[in-house]
Amino acid sequence: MSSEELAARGQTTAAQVRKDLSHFGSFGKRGLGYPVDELRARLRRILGIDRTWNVGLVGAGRIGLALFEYPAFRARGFDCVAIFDSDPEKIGRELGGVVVQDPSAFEEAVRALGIELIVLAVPAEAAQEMAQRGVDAGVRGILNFAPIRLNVPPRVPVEDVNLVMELEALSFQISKDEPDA
Amino acid sequence: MSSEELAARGQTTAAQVRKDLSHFGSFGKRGLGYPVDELRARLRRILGIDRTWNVGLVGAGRIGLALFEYPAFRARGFDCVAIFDSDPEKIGRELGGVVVQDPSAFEEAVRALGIELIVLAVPAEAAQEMAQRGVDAGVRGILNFAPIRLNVPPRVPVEDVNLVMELEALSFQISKDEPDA
DNA sequence: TCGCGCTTGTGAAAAGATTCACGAATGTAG
DNA sequence: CTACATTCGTGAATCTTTTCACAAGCGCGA
Repeated sequence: MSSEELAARGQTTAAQVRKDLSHFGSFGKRGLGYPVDELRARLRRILGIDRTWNVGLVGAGRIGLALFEYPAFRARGFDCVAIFDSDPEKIGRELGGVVVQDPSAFEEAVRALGIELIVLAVPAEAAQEMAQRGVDAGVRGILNFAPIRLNVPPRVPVEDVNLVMELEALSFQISKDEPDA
Repeated sequence: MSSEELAARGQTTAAQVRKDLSHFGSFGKRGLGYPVDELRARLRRILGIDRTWNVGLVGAGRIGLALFEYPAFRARGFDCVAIFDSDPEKIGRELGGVVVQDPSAFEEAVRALGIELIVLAVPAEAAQEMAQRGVDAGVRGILNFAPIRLNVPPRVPVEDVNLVMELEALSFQISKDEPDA
């Protein structure tokens, strides 16, 4: 498959595809394009998704559970192996083979299960504390739904998801075209 | 409040804050900084969030409902006024004062309720069709959770949310530091 | 009123990202 | 074996974003 075709699929340009790939090595064959299977395998390796990641879900509220039950997660190699919530109502309940645990069991579970990524889906007030505890217990990356900026060491990447901001971005793009409303 | 302080809070630099704000006008006072209340009011206006937006939720699965019940939405001016789902089990059920409707009622509801934004939380197969129907019915922006690139006219902004990709981004950032694992 | 300590707004410089354009490979067909 | 049609990888050119740096403005206190 040529860079031209890859570009069309990825909503970008052929030059961009080639430049981006060149940062990680030389993947293609001149005159031929890129061998799809091999390219995919090498990209998976570069992205670190050529393996399974054990994920811990912190916060079994609506958003947390929605994620947990989202089949695409497991299908893509992100395996949710533990759930934590401070609500006594929820502790002990089983969800898809995983029992909701008290947060006091957090550190122990991280170590015992080899949890490297956590999904933080707790109220803003609890997010920083759980992030810190995660980092101390050995967590290596955080997907954060709480609308605060987590303070963690730079070696631990954080991806923030703020859905209100996404809607606001839409609002801005719509509004900016109208001089006044 | 000075650009310096705003920068510290927003994880950026003072120069960036000033440059960004200058694109929209002159907000501050030299020697003094920015008047917080006025700045906020003007930014809200620029972002188009100085009003309420009527939002339609398409897809009452886990993710859709999680969003619907997320209180921060309404609190920030995004009011979910209708829910659509094709599952007969769900149609007719009431959720927080809103009844789940059959998708056949979609266009009519968009017009009747003045829905300008939709949240697409349906399987990938159904996403393009509902996007097109939304655009035709007058929707002006789409928050898309389906893992496909929607084909809509450029006047309709789309914000994509792909949580698997967010996890993959973490995976990459963690893996890139280790020569080989 | 004047001088001083701050802070903005903004051109100019620097850094970064994208696009261009072309030499060098590669397979194919004759 | 040669000519040709492709397509990659990549320096150079262009475009964009960020940072720098400083004149001009503001309030305050003497």
